Amino acid sequence: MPHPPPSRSRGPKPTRVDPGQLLDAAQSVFAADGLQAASLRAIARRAGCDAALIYYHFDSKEALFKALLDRRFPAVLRDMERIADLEDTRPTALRLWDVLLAYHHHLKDDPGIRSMIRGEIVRGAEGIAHLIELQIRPITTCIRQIFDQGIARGELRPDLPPLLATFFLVKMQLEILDVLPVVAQHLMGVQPEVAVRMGMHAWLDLFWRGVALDPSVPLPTLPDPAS
Amino acid sequence: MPHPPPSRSRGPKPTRVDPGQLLDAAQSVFAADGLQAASLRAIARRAGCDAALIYYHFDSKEALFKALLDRRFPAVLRDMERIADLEDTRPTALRLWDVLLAYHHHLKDDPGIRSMIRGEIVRGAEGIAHLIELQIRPITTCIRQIFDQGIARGELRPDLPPLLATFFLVKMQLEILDVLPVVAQHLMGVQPEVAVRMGMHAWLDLFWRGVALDPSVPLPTLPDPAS
DNA sequence: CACACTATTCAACACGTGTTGAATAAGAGC
DNA sequence: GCTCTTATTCAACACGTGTTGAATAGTGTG
Repeated sequence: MPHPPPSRSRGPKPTRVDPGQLLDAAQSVFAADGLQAASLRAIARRAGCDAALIYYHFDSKEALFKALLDRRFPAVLRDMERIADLEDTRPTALRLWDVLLAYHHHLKDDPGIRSMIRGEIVRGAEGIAHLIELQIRPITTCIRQIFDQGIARGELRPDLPPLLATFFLVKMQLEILDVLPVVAQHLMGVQPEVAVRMGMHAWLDLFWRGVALDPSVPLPTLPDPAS
Repeated sequence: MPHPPPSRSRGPKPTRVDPGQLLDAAQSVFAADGLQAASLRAIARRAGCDAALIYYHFDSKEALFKALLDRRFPAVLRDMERIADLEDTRPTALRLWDVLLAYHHHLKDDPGIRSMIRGEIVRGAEGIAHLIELQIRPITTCIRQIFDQGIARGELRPDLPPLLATFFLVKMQLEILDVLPVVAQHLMGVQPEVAVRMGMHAWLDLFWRGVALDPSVPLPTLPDPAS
C-alpha cells in the first residue's frame, strides 16, 4: 500500500498565510541565523506552513530576501531625507545624533539585515550588490549632505572628508548595535540596551570632537534612544 | 564487478601533507568563504589531499579553526605588549598609530579570521566564545593600558572611558580593513590599498581629536602602513 | 451543481555537508 | 625480508539544503 491514507491536509487553510506573514517569519529567522544559514524550512516552520508555499509567493530564497529589503529601507531613507533637509537649521551635532537615532530605531531589532548587508558588502557580492547599492547609496548621500552643510555653516572642519566621515559615523553605529552589546556583557556585565545607549553617547561625543571646527564647544543635551 | 581496479592511490604520498599546509589551506578557504560556509572538501582540495586526511590531523572542523587561531594570535599579542610597555614614553598618538599598524600588519591578508571572530561574537557563540575571549581579551587589555597611561600622562581627556575607546579604536580599524576597500571602490573608484591607507590616516586624525586633552596640538607625522 | 481558480501540502530530487571505518601504500626498525 | 607504524584515500552514512511537480481542499463564479 503505497498510498496509506490519501492525507486530508492539502488545500487552502481557513487561516491563510499571506506574503506579509512570510516576510515577518523570514525577517526573524534571517535575524537569528543570517542569510546563508537561515533555511527555508525554518522560515516555513515559523510561519506555520510548508516550505513549498514560499515558492508560491516568491521566486527563490534570494527574492524573499530582496522583498525584505524593499519593505524596510524606504522608511530609513525617508527619515534621512527629513534630517538632511536644507531648511533644518538645528545644530549639526543634533542632526548627526538624529542620524544615529534613525539607525537605532529602524535596525535595532533586526540583526539579520545588518549582518546580511555587511556580509554581502564584505564578500563583494556580485549577486545582490547592485540592489544593496541601490538601497544604501541614497541614504549615505543624505548623510554626506549633512556634512557638506555643516562645513558650509562653519560648524565642521573644512578639511573633513565627507565620505570617510559618513563611513565612520554609520559604520560605528552599526557596530554599536551588533557587537558592543555582546562585548560589553562579557567584559563589563552590562545589559545590552544600556551598552547601546552608553556606546551611542560616547561615540557621538568622540565623533563630534573629531569633526567639529571648534571642539571646545560642548555638545547639546542628547535625548536617549527610545527603547 | 564491484571492485573495478583495486585503486592504486592509497597510502602515504611521496609529498606528505603536514598539518601546517592544512592550516594554510584552511586559512585561505576560511578567508574566502567564512567559517560556516567553508567546506572541508574545499580546504582539502586546496591542500591537494582528501577531506578525510583533515580528520587524521585534527579532531573536527572546529578544532581546525581553533588551531588556526592558536597559530595567529600570539604574534599579535606580543606586538601589543611591546606597544603597551610602561617604558614606552613616545607620544600617545604614535602608540595608538602603532596599534592600528599592528592590526594592519597581522590581519590585512586574512579577512577570514576577521570576519570569523566578528561573526562568532555577533552570534554570541557559546561554542568558541570562551576561546575567543581567551585570545582577544589580553590584546584589548594592552590597548586599554595605553589609554590609562595616556590619561595619567596628561595627554588624553581624563573623562575618557577606556573600554569604549578601545572598542572604537580597534573596531573601526577592522572595518577599515574589511568594508572600506569595497565601499571605496564602488563609490570613489579607489584601489583597496589606497582606501585602507587613507582610511587609517583619517581615522586616527578624527579619533585623536576625539580623545586628546588638547585637540589643537597637531598629530605627529605618521608613517604609512607597509604594504 | 459544475467548473475554474487559488492556496496549500506532500514527496521527491539532486546535491553538499561533517564525519567515520575500512583498506592500503610507503617507509622505518629489526 | 618481515612487520609495525604512519599517512593517505575510498566509500559510505545520515542529514540538511533549495527547489519542483503533482495532488488536493477550499472558495468563488456561472
